[in-house]
Amino acid sequence: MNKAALNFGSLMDMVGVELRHSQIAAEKAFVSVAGKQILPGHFTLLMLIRDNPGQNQTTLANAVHLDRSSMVPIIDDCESKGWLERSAFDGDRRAYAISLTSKGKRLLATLEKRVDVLEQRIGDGLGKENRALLISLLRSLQDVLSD
Amino acid sequence: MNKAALNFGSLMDMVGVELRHSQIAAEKAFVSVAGKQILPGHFTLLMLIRDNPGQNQTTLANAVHLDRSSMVPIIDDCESKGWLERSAFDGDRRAYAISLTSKGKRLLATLEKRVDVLEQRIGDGLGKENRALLISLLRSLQDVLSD
DNA sequence: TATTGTTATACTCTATAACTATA
DNA sequence: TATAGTTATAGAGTATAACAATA
Repeated sequence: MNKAALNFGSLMDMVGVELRHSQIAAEKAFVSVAGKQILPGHFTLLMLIRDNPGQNQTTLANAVHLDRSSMVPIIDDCESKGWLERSAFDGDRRAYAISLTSKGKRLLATLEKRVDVLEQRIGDGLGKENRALLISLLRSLQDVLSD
Repeated sequence: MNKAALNFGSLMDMVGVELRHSQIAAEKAFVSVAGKQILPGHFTLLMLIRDNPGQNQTTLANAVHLDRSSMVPIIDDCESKGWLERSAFDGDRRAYAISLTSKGKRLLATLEKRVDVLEQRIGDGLGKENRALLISLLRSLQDVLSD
């Protein structure tokens, strides 16, 4: 096995490195509760659409830091699965208003319950206050890095 | 512009979502200080190799959560750039012992200084204790998620 | 002129499976 | 038989540039 217990010393004092490893672990955990039917990023998008129905694709793309051209196959995929729909956008015939179908809402409700369990496990593991603290620190980090 | 101030409410209470957004921001920040000569993941790998010279490719791959076949083109790339070298692995002729060249060490030293500046900016923005706290919370998170 | 959605295209990153040479 | 490195291959996921329709 060559279980040679590597030295991670230098790596362990860098926010960027721990962020990367945490994200890999979080994505694996998401897949383990959500299955392969949906990607973490698509789940986030569906939540965003549910909370902001009727937005156009470009607005949604910007919100999740994607190019609007990258949004097209994602919306296509979710639409073909019956989770969302493109409707006429009031006052601009170039755009579509994106919203969840009832099937999409049902899926999201199911997934959210499972993700809640995961978040709760995180809360149990870290302590509830620490989980909140982590979220708050991550948001501050984004502020610092976006300067 | 349609600066419609989207509602991010549900998204902002999930560790996974903030993790994803933080990581996107951190990668952009890394690129802005390191340039396009090296990827964040390759930088991490070089540090790991410097701190653990002589390990084989499979051990390194496992340490950074990659398949050993995915490690091949990465090692190839870093080798062709003169940053590391494959040497005979003592006692196993199937394996290579990976180590940094002096060129690799120089590059890493330069990059580390710039990344230190970045980490310091994070420390200034969050407060030094909070930066340490963030790292510690991220590590605990990885423990929780790896059960 | 500028913007929305789209297409065509290409590039990066990764995994799976099968091969080879050793063990 | 099992393991280290490699290859061939395929699949995500993303961006850039250019286009038609509309603003």
